[in-house]
Amino acid sequence: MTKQTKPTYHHGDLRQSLLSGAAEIIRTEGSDALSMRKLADKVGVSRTAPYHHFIDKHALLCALGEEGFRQHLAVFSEAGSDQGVDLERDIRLYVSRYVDYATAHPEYYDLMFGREIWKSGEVTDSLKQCAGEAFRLYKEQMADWIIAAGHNDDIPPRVEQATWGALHGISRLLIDGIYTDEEAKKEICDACATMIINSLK
Amino acid sequence: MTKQTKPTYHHGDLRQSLLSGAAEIIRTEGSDALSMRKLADKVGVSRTAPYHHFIDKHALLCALGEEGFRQHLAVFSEAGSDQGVDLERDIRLYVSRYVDYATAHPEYYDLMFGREIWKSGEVTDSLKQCAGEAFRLYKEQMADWIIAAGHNDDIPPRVEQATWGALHGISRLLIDGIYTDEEAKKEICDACATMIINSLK
DNA sequence: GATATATTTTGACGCTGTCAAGATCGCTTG
DNA sequence: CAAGCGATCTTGACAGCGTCAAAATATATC
Repeated sequence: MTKQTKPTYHHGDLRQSLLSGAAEIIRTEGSDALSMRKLADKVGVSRTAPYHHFIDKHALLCALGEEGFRQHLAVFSEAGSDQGVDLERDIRLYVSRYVDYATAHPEYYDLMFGREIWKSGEVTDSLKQCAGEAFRLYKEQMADWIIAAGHNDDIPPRVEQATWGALHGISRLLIDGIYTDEEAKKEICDACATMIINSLK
Repeated sequence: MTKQTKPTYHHGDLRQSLLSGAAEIIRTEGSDALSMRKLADKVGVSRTAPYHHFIDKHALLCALGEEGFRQHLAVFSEAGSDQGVDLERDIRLYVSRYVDYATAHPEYYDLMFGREIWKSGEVTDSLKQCAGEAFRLYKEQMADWIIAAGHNDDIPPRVEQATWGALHGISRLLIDGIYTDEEAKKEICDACATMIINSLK
């Protein structure tokens, strides 16, 4: 209805249709089931039409990854309101939210951080920027926590990378099916949160 | 020369040849470049011959993953000798060794722990067992550390999963090209080690 | 030496990503 | 309003993929 972006002439807004069509295929059939041809077919267009909007499949996947980052950001910006009362509680909540997003949307998490997307620097500049922004926000969050934790001298450099590594690793082990004990998730998140809390004091 | 497993009749030991051929392709061209057809060709056999030794490509990848686990185990069993003097030093060393193996053999690490292999429980029983064994050993290692750290009451459950998550996450972020600053690796490992050390006291 | 079994090959199918060339549409300009 | 032009889309084609089915071959067993 409303065409906010460049109108595409023949189809209406093919680029957008492709993105939402792809999202639906991934949601319902998993990202293995996503092929350019099937997608084109679903949207009602010829096999090669998508290539006028995404230079290749990888570029389309990156664009989907960007949507993942937007959802990911939303999780924490909505959550910002109930922060600040109890530091320890805030951190535990943050960890849960991070891991919960990843496990609730594994396909998207994979598009955001998967090897497929990032290996050998094939990632889109645009997606790289999203990831950079996400990490920047996490660093700010940690800085706030450090302040809230009171005076502290000997926090090692790169704690942000290490703690994010923990969040990421736990998420991956869960969504990739290496940690299969669903009931353990809560405890693992709690143990991770404890680690982060211990890093601040 | 020595055929310890079932001898294969026509080729000599096709199964073994396939594994080492695949390993070479992956080492030299990356795992994207590995296809069953190319592998068969390299080994000098028809396209479908490999299917009598591995039910499908996935099974072959799992078998390669097992080799990765053997290498991975070797890293820590060789390292066992110089342990026990200084706990903190031991842990820092362990973390470095873990991450160093992953970054030195990213393709193998991916075969051991990658989503491609594990998702939706498609993994071979045999590989699952290797992974289970590796985690069991890590748990033992942590138990030793906890003892060495002296009396301790309130270590949360699932610390092993959380700390391994950190090792895994940092490794993945490095090998997938999300953390690109190679110089930061040492500092990140150090920060991770500090986290683990803090978890013990 | 015959039979059974393990191993390998040939042929085929449907799928994939994407390139090249041509057709069509809709806006811009004379 | 017609001409032209660039953006958009289609058709056709290519090489590659995993893997199934059936036939051929080699080895082991009796």
